[in-house]
Amino acid sequence: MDAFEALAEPNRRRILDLLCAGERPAGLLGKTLAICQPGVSKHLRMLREAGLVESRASGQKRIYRLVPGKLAEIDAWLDPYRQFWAGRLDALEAHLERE
Amino acid sequence: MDAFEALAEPNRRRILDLLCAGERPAGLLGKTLAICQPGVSKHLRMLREAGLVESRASGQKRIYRLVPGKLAEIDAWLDPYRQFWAGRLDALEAHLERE
DNA sequence: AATTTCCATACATTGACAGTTATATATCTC
DNA sequence: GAGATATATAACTGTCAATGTATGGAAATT
Repeated sequence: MDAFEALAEPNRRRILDLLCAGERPAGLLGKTLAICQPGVSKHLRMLREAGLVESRASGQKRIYRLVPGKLAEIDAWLDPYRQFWAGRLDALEAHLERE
Repeated sequence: MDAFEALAEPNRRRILDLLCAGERPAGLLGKTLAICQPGVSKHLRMLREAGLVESRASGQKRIYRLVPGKLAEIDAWLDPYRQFWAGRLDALEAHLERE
């Protein structure tokens, strides 16, 4: 499971959104998702295997947190496209100026 | 098919990479992919339905090009995460300075 | 008009994934 | 230690994506 695949699922993006505010135990992450507990656990496993999150034990809980690096890879992949749409904007400006 | 799902498939990302250099006919896009022609056509359809590309007819060819806006949505989704890892870097710097 | 080229669609197969219930494992509380 | 809590895994099911072969249709070529 690579990072792009992991992001394809809405519940997993929701989990990442929650973790963006800080580390959270698995149970709390599942609270806002309309799926059962094993479902959450499996999504968390996939996010772990994709390198997007990591966990540590704290008593009977597992605390999850974001791993910054992986999303930076996605960010880097977008780089040439940013140049593409910057170019399009330049072209649009040039077009408007000609009128 | 939303944009995140569309990006989950490597062949589709490859197609987008090619289109980043400029518009291309469908046949040319398929040349470098190790899948059959109908497979390429279906990926292109998904990219169209996701709003990531659009096409126009030119004789018997269909010319595909990127739609800048959709990838900008992904870019916007990443925004809070950029702040997250910027925060982590600040924390790291502070930590190093204390030593 | 027959043929070729380019692309899309129809249909079938396979495999992966999301979701479920049931169960296992570890920790905490009493 | 018994029971409760938190999480993970196992086994199963339904759905859907990815791919292939075969076919259809439009435009170019001859």
